[in-house]
Amino acid sequence: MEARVAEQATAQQANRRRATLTRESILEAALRLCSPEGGGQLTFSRLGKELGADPTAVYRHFRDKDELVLALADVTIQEGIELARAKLPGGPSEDWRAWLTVTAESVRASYLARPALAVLAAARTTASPSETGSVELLISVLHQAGLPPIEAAECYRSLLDMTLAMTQYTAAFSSLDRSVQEKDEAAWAVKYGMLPEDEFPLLHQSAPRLTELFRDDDQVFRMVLETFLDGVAARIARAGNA
Amino acid sequence: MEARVAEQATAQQANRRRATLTRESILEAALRLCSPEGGGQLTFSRLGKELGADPTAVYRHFRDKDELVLALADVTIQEGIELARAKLPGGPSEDWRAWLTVTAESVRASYLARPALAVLAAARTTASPSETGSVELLISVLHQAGLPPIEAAECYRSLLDMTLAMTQYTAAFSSLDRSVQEKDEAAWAVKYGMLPEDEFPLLHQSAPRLTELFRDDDQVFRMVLETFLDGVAARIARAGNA
DNA sequence: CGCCGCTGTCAATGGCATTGACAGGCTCGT
DNA sequence: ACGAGCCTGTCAATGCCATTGACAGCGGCG
Repeated sequence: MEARVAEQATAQQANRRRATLTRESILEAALRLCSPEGGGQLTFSRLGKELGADPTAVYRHFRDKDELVLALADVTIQEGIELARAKLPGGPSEDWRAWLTVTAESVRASYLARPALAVLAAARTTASPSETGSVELLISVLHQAGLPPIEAAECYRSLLDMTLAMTQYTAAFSSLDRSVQEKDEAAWAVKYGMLPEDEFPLLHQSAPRLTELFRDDDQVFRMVLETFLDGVAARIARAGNA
Repeated sequence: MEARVAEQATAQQANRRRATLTRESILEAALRLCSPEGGGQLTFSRLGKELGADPTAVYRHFRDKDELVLALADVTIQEGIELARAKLPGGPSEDWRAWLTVTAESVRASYLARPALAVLAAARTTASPSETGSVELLISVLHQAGLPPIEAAECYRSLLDMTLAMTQYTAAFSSLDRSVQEKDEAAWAVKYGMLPEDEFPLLHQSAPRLTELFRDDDQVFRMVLETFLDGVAARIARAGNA
């Protein structure tokens, strides 16, 4: 198998009549397509063009698009985990908050580098074995912080889902047509610019901040994350007192 | 205009050669299609069949699918707000927590009654004037609870985005093919059933709880919401002390 | 040496949103 | 009451999409 793959890779270099695909080359090309620079759209025909092969050749390596997407999600998640590991101190430190923050933001960043993939994959369960270690680690960080095991697991699950959901949400908006985005934004700005102060005093006052947040999904995510973590802190304190 | 609509509605009853559409009848039919009972898929051809008219007739009333989806989102949001109002005491009470909980869950429920719509619309900004009052109300509840206006607005925005994101996330999964869902679930169960206890002690211990949560997105949402609100409570306390 | 399986190619299918040409009927101004 | 013109439904066609089945070359294995 190893030898075959190498051989095929060589054949690919030589510009033969038939393109020669591998699982890896396909994944690479697909990831490229998912990024904004790569067009931000994953379709078989684009993928074929990118690979210099017939679009349907991909079906020899992945049963259908779903399987391809799942594989892409897998490498993206792994990438996110590695990103987090690189930014984090070696062992499970006592700073649970930094751990959760960095992990969540790394996974998010990894997905947001390929919005098209985030839209397609975020709601799917990868269940890849590669992440299991990280999950145990994360839960143990929460456990050491003072949460009982089950509650730590619940907390991990909440954080993960929240992060993936917000990421997909952002990606969905950012992979809309520019024109649509601008339409939405214009409508929003008009609406918040014209609020009568006497009828909506608070809204009128915070309108500038709200329009600022409209442009900046990352800021909103960070706020949600911070508030969520404040809640976790409160739970830890409560568990400690009990 | 009023008279015309009534007239057309009558003509619709009588099974004439030409179906007669109105904005309202289209919205109704589309909402039906978005619900699980209605098939859970919104396409022009289905919509045409549902209305007994040519699919392209819809274009006379909505410029494109996006405009239709936005309109559907609008009625869904309004429905959610009304749902919340029905469950809530009259004025802005002192119980900010109940307000936020009920509002978030009502909007979520309203969307989840039409998963197909949630997938399509949750990331879009409606900017409908109908909700403005509710937003002001929500912010004022947070303000009265002790948050400064800007922070109250940020908090509202965070909660809204989090809720919509989690809702879209759930809807995306629930509108997958049964077969795919079951595949995911099976993979998950296998993975968590076979964890070696010595390598993943915490994960092994909380596996049952985690598999339980897999099936129950609503429970996860409630957990996220609770934790988030705990965080808000901490902020309110902090603001009070300052 | 010949068979078979792996993998790329090609043509076709069916679903989708969207468009433009057409046509009937209604309203409104005269 | 009549005709112009718009409103709105219909039809045919376009182009993108995922997926399938038939076919063909290449390479390895018996």
